Amino acid sequence: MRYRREDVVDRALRVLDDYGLADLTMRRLGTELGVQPSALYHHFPNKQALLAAVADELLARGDRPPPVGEWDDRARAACLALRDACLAWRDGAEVVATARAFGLGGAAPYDGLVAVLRDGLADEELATTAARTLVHFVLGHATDEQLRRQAGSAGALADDDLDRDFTAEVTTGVDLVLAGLRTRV
Amino acid sequence: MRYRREDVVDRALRVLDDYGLADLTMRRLGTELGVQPSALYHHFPNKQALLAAVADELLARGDRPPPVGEWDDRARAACLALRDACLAWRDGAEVVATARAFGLGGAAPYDGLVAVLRDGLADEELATTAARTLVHFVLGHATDEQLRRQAGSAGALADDDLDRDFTAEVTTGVDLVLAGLRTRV
DNA sequence: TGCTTGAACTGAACGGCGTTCAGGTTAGCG
DNA sequence: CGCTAACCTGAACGCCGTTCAGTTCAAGCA
Repeated sequence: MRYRREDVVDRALRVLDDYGLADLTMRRLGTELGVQPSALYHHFPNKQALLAAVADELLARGDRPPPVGEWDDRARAACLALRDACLAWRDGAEVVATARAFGLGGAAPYDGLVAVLRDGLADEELATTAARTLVHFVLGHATDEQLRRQAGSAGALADDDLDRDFTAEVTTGVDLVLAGLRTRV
Repeated sequence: MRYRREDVVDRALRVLDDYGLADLTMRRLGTELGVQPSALYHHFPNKQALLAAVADELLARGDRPPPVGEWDDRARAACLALRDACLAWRDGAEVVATARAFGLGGAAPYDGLVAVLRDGLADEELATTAARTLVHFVLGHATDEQLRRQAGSAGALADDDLDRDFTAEVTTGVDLVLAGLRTRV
C-alpha cells in the first residue's frame, strides 16, 4: 500500500484518539500504516509539521457554519466551537495549542475570531488582542480539562476536580471577556 | 561534591536560562553538576517532579509583596507579577504552564489570585473561574511571547511579529477580564 | 577512636525516541 | 514499453528518561 499525505494525517488522527499524544510517535504511526518510520519523512519534513497538519485537520473537521446574530454571540459561538473541536479528540487541545505556539498551524479559529471582533469593535488592535485573549483562555482551559480527565480516569486525582462543570466554566470565562469588550464600544 | 535537592534545583534553573527547556535534560544537568544522570533520581522521582520544583522556585524568586488598593488593581498587579516572574527566565512560562497542567506545582499564583478575587467579588465560584481565566491567559500569552522571541532571534520570523508591545497586549487582555468582572459586582 | 548508618552517587544497561541517507521499488503517463 | 517522480526500505546515529545492584563517604554515636 502506498499513501498520500492526507492518508498519513488521517491515520495520525486515529492513533492520536486511540493512544494519546504521548504515543503518537513516528515509529508507532509507521507501524500502524505498515511502513518504516523513515517513510513518513517523505510526506513531512519533521514531526512538528505532521502535528501541525493534524491540528489543522482536527480543526477543519470540527468546523461549523458561524451563526448569524450580534458580534458577541458569534464570538461566543466561535469560542465554544473551537473548544468542541478540540475536545472531540484525545489530547486535541494540546495538539492545537502546540501547533499554534510554533506558528505552524491552528490559525483558523484565531483568524475567524479576529474577523468577528473587528466587525463589532471597529478597533483592529483591540480585536486582535481580544482574540488572542479568548483563544489562549479556551485552549488553556481545554488542555487543562483533558489532562485532568485523563489523570482522573487513571485514578490519580481527587473526585472534586472532576465533577466541575467545565462547559459552564469556559462559558463564564468567555463571557467575562466579552462583557469587558462591551464596555469599550 | 555532594548536593542537596535545592542545589540541584538551583543548577537546573541556571541550565534552563542558559540553554533552554529543550536542553534541560537529566544528562545535561548531571554533566553540569559533575554527576551521573542517575544520581538525580536520588533527589527526584522523575523529571516531571524536578521541573515542578524548578517552576516553584522560579515563581518564588519572582514573588513580590502584593500592593494595597482596590481588588482589581491588586488582581492586575498579581497577573503582571506572574508574567514578569516567567519572563525573567528562558522558557519560564512554558515550565510553569506545564507544571501547572500536571498539577505538580505552580499553584501559588493561582491561589493568590483566587484570594484577591474572592475579596472583591464575594462569589467563590466566580472567583475561581475568573482566576483560571486570568492565569490561562497570562501563561498562554507569556509562552507565546517567549517562543516567538526565540524564533525571532533565530531569524525564522517576520519582523512585525516582534515589535508588538507584548506588555500592553497582556495588560489590555487582563483589563478586559477585570472590566467584565466589574459588571458583576 | 572506631563503628554504624543512611544519604549520595557510580556505571552500565534497557528500550525508546526523532532523524538521516543511500539505494530500491512501483504507479502512472507519454 | 520505457521513464520519471513519488514512495518506500533498512540500517544506522546520537540522543533521551529511567532502573538497579553495588560503592563511597560524611556525620553521629559509643
